[in-house]
Amino acid sequence: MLKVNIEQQLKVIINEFSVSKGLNEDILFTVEIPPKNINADLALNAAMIIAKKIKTNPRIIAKELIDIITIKLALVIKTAEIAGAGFINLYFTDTFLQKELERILEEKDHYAKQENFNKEKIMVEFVSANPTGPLHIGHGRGAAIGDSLARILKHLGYNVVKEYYLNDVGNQMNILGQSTETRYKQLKGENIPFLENGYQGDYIKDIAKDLINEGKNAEEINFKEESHKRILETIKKDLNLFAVSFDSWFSESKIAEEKDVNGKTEVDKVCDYLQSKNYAYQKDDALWLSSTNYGDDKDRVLKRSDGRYTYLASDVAYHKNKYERGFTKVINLWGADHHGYVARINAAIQMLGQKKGALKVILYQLVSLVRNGEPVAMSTRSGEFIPLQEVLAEVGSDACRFFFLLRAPDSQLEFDLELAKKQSSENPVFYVQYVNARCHSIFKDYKEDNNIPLDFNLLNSKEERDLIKKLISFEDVLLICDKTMSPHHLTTYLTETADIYHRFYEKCRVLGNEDKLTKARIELLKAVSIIITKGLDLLGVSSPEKM
RNA sequence: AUGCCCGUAGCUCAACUGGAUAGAGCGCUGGUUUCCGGAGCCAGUAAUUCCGGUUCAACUCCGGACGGGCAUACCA
Repeated sequence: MLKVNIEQQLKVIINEFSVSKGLNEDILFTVEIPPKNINADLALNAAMIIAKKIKTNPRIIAKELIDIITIKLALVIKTAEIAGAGFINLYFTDTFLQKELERILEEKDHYAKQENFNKEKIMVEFVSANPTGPLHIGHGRGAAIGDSLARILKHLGYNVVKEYYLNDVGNQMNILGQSTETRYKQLKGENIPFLENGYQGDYIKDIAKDLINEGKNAEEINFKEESHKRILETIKKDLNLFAVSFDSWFSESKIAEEKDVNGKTEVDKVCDYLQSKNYAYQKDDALWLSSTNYGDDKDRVLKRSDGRYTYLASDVAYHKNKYERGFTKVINLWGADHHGYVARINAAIQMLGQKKGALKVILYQLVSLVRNGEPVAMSTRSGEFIPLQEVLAEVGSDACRFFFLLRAPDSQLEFDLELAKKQSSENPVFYVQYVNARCHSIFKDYKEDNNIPLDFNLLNSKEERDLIKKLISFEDVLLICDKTMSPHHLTTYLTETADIYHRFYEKCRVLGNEDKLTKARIELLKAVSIIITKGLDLLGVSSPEKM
């Protein structure tokens, strides 16, 4: 609550002020936590904006604003001063900082929940890998980002559902079944060639081996079903290892195979609807979506001339279903290789009557795998891919998640497997986890005495003030993650907090002081532990008390 | 060829979506008075690919050049 609350109060003051200057428009000012080299708690740029509009010297405006702010916000703002080109630097009162610190200690892991949020129903759909092979490292990035973003939104107070869309119908599933069947027969000694476009990964052979070991004959095996079932189990196991959970698994068969009383599937119905509204048309015996009218480069096929639906058709039906379930905001995480797909699905949801903003596609750039400087291909069809599981076994889930969440989704990520291994002892995740371990190590040696009064006024050194300020900006950081749809700001924040904490730790001894000071610092450490633990939890990373 | 994303320190990435003297980690150099965990701390080193434009203010927006990735199916 460093700035969100203050922003509201300043808005009233500044708008009043601008009206008094003859302006009748909203001033779009910002309140910011200044860069490290600036010794201020908050910075306000309103004076520069107003000055420009009424063509005056910003420093004069700033002077006038300062007079008003210091009077009206006396409880929060101790002093304010002009800086640089016309910034107003604000300094908090100690009471304000202490009150916020108390809030952390009272609210504990509920801190930063937004009570006034409207509980908007949000769906985050991610991973959604086809059940034709184990998850690979690219899925891992999507999983880490999607899961953490969902955790953050949930914590802030949104009504969030995490969903995995399962493409379990269609030709890929047939090929999967045939691949397993062929491997099964080959292992049984039949001299038959493997499918040209079959799945070549070793996991197919493993499934075939298992089936043989279970002593079943080819005739009594449904290869498609067995393969699907077993691969899905592997996927769920990997996700579990990666601390990723889903609230909902949505099967494509529900919209592509289940029929209503009239013998129509959801896909049939949505295509009928689009055609009835002239959003889709027949050409060359195929059904086309007029996506060009809504910003796409060209129209797309919904139903092929041979009568089979495209992937797009079921995806349109699937999105219709999402909105029918009451979600007002739908977030999809896609690998950047699907970016060409955004325009057509955006077109489709608008045809279904949704606003453009009702769908937010987060494209995360692909992970390029490198091993000893050599690029590694990772197609699931060639069999040359690095399973997520393998990386988890090498570097661990905590380090892997933290690593993925250190970067913004739209920056490309080079993942060198050798480097990842090397980093296992130097990874920044340990730096952050170490904070909590140090706190708990002190708690262990501290004997609480309720007769000693708690006095936060004693926390007045620069290190203590810096630490408190950082802790109470947790809420702002989560709101930035919400606004930018990216959890990486939280990762950065935790690293910075750890940095400030370790500096505090060097300068300010906790145990063995005068009792009152020790008590105040212990309470500060409790707040540190709360924020670090909660922050790591939102990233899906553990925070052990001992390491 | 066209479209989308990216280009920041030797390496991997930040910079609160237009704010002040561009921050971290790793690496490298030097230091750290027997004490709460040295997985730490302190000091030093080093960067916005290039050229224009927009404005009080540009890593951020616009135009162009160069470089990297991805995508351009009646594939899933």
